[in-house]
Parts: sequence; C-alpha cells; structure tokens
Amino acid sequence: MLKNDFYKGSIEALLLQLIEQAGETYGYELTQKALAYSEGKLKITEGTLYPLLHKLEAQGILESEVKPYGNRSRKYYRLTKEGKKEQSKSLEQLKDFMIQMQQFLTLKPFKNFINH
Amino acid sequence: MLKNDFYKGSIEALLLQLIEQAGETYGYELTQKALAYSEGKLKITEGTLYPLLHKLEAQGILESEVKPYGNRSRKYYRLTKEGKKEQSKSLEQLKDFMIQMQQFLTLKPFKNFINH
DNA sequence: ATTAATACATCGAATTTCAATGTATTGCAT
DNA sequence: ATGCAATACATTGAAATTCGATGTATTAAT
Repeated sequence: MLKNDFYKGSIEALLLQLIEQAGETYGYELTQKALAYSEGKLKITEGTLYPLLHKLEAQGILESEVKPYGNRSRKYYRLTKEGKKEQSKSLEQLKDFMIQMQQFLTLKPFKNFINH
Repeated sequence: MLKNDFYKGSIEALLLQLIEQAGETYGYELTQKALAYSEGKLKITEGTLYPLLHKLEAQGILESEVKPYGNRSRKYYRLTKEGKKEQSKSLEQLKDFMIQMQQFLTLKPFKNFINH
C-alpha cells in the first residue's frame, strides 16, 4: 500500500461535513476544499464525486439548484432537513471512528484479551 | 449511511498494526482484537480477512507458519523484514490521515479558500 | 445432544472508487 | 492570437474492496 487509501469509506461523510459547513456549495468547490483540508492528499475524482452527489440527492439528503455563473453554470447543493439529520448522525459516527482509531494507534498490548 | 463503514480503506493498515503489536498472531485472533479495540464496531468478516492475509503473504509482507493447537491448527502470521518497513510507513500514513481528518471535523470555515 | 465458539477457507455479489473520456467556458501566458 | 491550465459539469467501464453465504472441522458449554 503506497497511497493514501484511508479516505475510502469516509468520503460520503466528509462531503456531508463540507456541505454543512459551507451551507451551499457545488461539486468543483467540494473537490478543492477536500484538497485544502487534507493538505493535497484527498483528491476526489469526478467519477466518485458526481455519482455520489446524485445518489445523495436521490435519497433526499441533498437538494440542488443550478445557478448561472457568468456564462457557465454551477449546480449548488445544500442539505435538506432530512440531510441535516444524516449529517449530524454521520458526524457523531466519524468522531467515534476517530476515537477508536486512536486505540489502534496507541498499540498498547490489549489487556482484556486472553492469550493462550 | 447507517453503519460504520468508515473502516473501509483502513483495514489493511490496521491489520499491519495489530500484527506488529502481537509479534505473531493468527486470523481468528485478529478478528477478535479488531472487535476489542473498536469496541465491537469493526467486524472483519472472513471473506475480507483471509484473502487479505493471503495477498499480504504473496506480496512478501507477511510470512506464515501453521502450528497445531490441540487437535486443530492455527496459521500464525508475522511481518517479514520487508513487512516491517511497510508497517511503519503505513503507521505514518495513518497518523497523517488522522490529523487531516481532524481538520474536517473542526469545521472551521476554510480561510485560504476564496469564495466567489 | 445440541448449540456456540474457535479456526480455516472460498466464492459470487455488491459497493466503492478510479481513470479515461467528453463537452464547454474562462483566465493566463507567450 | 493561440494554446494551455483551470473551472465546471457529466458518464462509463474497470478495478479494487468488502460482505454474505457457504463449507468443513474441532472444542467448549448447556
């Protein structure tokens, strides 16, 4: 394992956090923020991003609105009421995950475990 | 997203940490330790575990030895010299990952980013 | 005597993510 | 003025990862 594959499994949750933080944002901006927050490590590709956004919209977690920006258009996404619930649930799970990961990193031989 | 899917993408790295910490361990024990460290959250299924261990062995990261235990047998795995390098690299990447994840959780509106 | 736990394994399906490709506009540098 | 990089959307097929089911066998507990 050479690359930073660790984000796999967290991307959806991270997007929800980014969208909540932004209030309203669009696809390309999300890729840029992901890059910024991760110091260049998390490159969310289009093939990952757009289908995911579409899925979340189909699930009623996101709603979108296409707005013109100069001569091109941006598709802005925000959390629905339902999506806000999902986001805060997701945030709690993320925090749990982080705490548990710490357990693995502090490599203390596990006491409770009986070695035969 | 209802479940704890966050571990996807980190399983291989966590296994390397667990094996390093144990010195020598076997498949079933790894599933138990993963459960214990994650407070019951991370259930590594057999369909995930065994092919992964086999892959890591094929890559020269792990080496195995089947030892009888009573009337049945356990297949013990340990890191090779090469595997030890992988494990410490992996640990560094994991730490990086955790630090970056903190950035996402502390939801501070990102300053460096220009909003139009 | 039956069930749960221990211990290995494989296989096909589902899910997730990537890489490539496509279209179009805008900004910058030469 | 021309071409390239960046912005902005999207789809598609392939690759990789993980799950769930299934299989075999031993041991421990009820």
